Amino acid sequence: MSSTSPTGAELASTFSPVDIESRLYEKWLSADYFTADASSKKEAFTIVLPPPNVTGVLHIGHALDQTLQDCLSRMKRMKGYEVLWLPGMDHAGIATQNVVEKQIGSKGISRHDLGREAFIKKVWEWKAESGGAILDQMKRLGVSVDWTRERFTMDEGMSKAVVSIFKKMHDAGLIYRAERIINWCPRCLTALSDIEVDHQDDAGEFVQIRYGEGEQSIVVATTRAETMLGDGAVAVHPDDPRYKHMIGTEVLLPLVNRMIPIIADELVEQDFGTGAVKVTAAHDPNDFEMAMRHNVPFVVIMNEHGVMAGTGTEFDGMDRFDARVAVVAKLKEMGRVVAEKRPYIHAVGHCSRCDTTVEPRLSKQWFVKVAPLAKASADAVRSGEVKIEPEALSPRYFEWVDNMHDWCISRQLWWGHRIPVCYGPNGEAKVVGPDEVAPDGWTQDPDVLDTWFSSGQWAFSTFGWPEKTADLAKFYPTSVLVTGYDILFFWVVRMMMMSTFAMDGVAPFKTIMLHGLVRDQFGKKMSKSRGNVIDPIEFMDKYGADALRFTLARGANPGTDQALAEDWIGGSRNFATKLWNATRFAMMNGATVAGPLPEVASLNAIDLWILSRLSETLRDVDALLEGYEFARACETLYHFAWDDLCDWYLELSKETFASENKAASQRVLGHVLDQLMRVLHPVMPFITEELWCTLTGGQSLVVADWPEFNAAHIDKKSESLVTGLQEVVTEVRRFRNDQGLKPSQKVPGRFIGSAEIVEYSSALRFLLKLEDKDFTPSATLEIAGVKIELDLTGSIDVVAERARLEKDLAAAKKDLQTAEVKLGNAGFMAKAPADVVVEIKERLAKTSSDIERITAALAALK
RNA sequence: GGGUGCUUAGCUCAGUGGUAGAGCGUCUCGUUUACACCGAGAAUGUCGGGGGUUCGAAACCCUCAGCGCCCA
Repeated sequence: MSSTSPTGAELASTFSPVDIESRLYEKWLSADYFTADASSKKEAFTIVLPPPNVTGVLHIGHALDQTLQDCLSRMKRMKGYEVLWLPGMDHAGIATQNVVEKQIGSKGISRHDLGREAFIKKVWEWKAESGGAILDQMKRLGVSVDWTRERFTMDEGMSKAVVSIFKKMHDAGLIYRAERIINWCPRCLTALSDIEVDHQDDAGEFVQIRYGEGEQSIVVATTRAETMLGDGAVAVHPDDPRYKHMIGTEVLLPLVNRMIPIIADELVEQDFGTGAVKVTAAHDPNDFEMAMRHNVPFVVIMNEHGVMAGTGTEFDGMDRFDARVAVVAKLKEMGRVVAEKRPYIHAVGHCSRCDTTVEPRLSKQWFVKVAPLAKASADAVRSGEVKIEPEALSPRYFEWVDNMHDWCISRQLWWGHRIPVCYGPNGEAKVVGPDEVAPDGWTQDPDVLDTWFSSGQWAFSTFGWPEKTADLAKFYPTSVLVTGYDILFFWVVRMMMMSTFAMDGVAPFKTIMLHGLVRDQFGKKMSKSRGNVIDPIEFMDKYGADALRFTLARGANPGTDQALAEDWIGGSRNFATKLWNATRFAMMNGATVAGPLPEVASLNAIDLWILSRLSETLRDVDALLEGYEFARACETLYHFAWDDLCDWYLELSKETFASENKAASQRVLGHVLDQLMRVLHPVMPFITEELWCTLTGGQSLVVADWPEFNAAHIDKKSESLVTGLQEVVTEVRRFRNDQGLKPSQKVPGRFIGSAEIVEYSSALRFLLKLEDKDFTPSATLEIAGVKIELDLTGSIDVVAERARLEKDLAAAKKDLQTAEVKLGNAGFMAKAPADVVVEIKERLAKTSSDIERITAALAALK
């Protein structure tokens, strides 16, 4: 037998993913299938790829994110949309600078040795050599992105857009410069935004210190004792009876011997610590706010390295952590330490790039005034202009946009978009727009912009903004943003704000589709230290890209994390193999797509049934994918392909394919596989392409039509008939098994009763290994209105058969009782919907007759 | 502390009012010519505890317990 296609192509006897994947990806690229056409008349479907860091390698989270986007892109392309999936990378300010600093550091060179220009040149060189490795890894996954439109957040166009938007926002009063407390990394020597700070529970200390003397003393509690050197006040709650009398008086600040006031502020929690808190205006964001309200002076006690400076005490020159120990020791010596708790576990901010403990620092920085932008972003979702999927995650979005702090956008780095502001000789500042030049003698701000300031423009600058390009007109706003809920807060919200501002109020996406995180097989977070990180490349090598994709999509329930284990991917590989073999088998048996489908009236019930199941599957899968229900879509496809098609249709049809009367079934099977490959293609693009092209001789599934379900094929009659056949097969198999018959052992048997089932006797005999010959029955089964007589050559295992029947009887009795109780319940009869009552009555009838039949069978066994 | 989830078979998870499901794992049988990356059969659940609403609750409400995430 051969598995030759219309084109003469053949399928290898075993499926080997690596043999087809790169070849097919090259084929798609050279056919230009992924290149979008802005002048197309087709409706646009646009996705911008969340740009991975230029320093990044493909991790399993990218694989999930991109699989889902590719599913949507491929489905929409097949549906006839003009699809643009735009790829690119983020320049990732701190991360990239750190990588290159480390690289030159290994040669003993610091960036300061090189100087700014030379260092930036080095970074570009690094990018050219080693940056963007992730893009090639993405190709392994099969992403259908438009590579001709690849962007980088530091490319020329994006740079121009960044300057334009900075000026536009500044002119609108949305950008300002101010002295504020910001998160400062004393190692990276830069400001960090809130989202670049990771909070960890650290073992610190909690020390209560007495300020002042005698009557005029008060005890404050702190986890950062060294900052007391910069205290400007002590704050208590205005209603606190313990301290009410002291408000407005002063106490002596030890060590620095300064008198500081006791102030009252509602924000002080009476129950926390002693109810009195120290106010260190220049080194704590909350204290800063309080100090602004009460005119408390700002006393800076540390330099940018986190070293004590300018306190005029013996602690100057000490590192902040050494100073903490020394200050506590000294206070202890003075008898001022009232209580200590150590270790005291509390959340401490760490630099997300280098893990150094973040130091709140008073510093002059550029800020975005977010209130009006955040409100517009919130309104866009509240009004329904932008939908969040799943809807259940929208409270998290609102929680963020409704309570957003102004955004510090300046970074004391070299790698990034330099702030387009120049300072004059007298300190005057001027924003220098894209086509402007700074006046002579003015110097540009040395700082760069937060990376998110440019990636926040990813949804519109990538289309050529501020020019009025054809791409912008065609592809903005984008159709859907697919990303993990973990970056909802920083990236998604920032894109919402900046796009809505730049694009005259039009939000950047119609839908924000949020997926969860990929975790290990026990649901634990993947991390290097746990050693449970799954490498997508490794698993693609081992099981194929389709297997990885199918596994990830199958696990992607809306908005929830998914566990992933190697076994699951192996299971998906098995599924791919199953598809391969089923197609091979179909082709050996002459499955074809040539010519029209036979008239429904001419088909046997098994062909009608598989067409019906196919249509239902196509209908359901389409709705599920459109609703971003990837997991359920995959589940539906898996069970249709494996259970309905392979386990039942192919098995029930083997007799037909061996007969003369097979032409109609060959055409039906060809059709089912053709349609199945189309609907599976978005999730498993490689294997479906290979199988479909071989089977049909078609050019490519990438540009094939999406399969439409055919309502006329839905046929409940054939479905119930096949359900009956399945019951007969399953029950006889169970009987055979219980009787200890080997699966291959032939047994004489015949079917009596229901004409429509008996019509399929030869198919049933084939599946059940029953012989068609004369015999005297030694066992009789009754299933689905059919009597099955078997010859077990004289004796059957009565004990096993009795056990089986008694088990069935017990189950039937239980069902009967449940039904009787319901029907005997006046409330149920009065209030339950009619169709439910009918259903229960039918169940009652069925279980009653089952009990009768089983009881009789048991009696006959004696 | 504020917000927000979760608790269903050994594991990971579906299941938004009408007889509890899937994948993997487990056990038994099998060299049935598409497939052992397979086939057939089987076992396994007081749906976290308690209370309530309802004719009917895994699902809705209240409460308790445990776990998680985000923010402070």
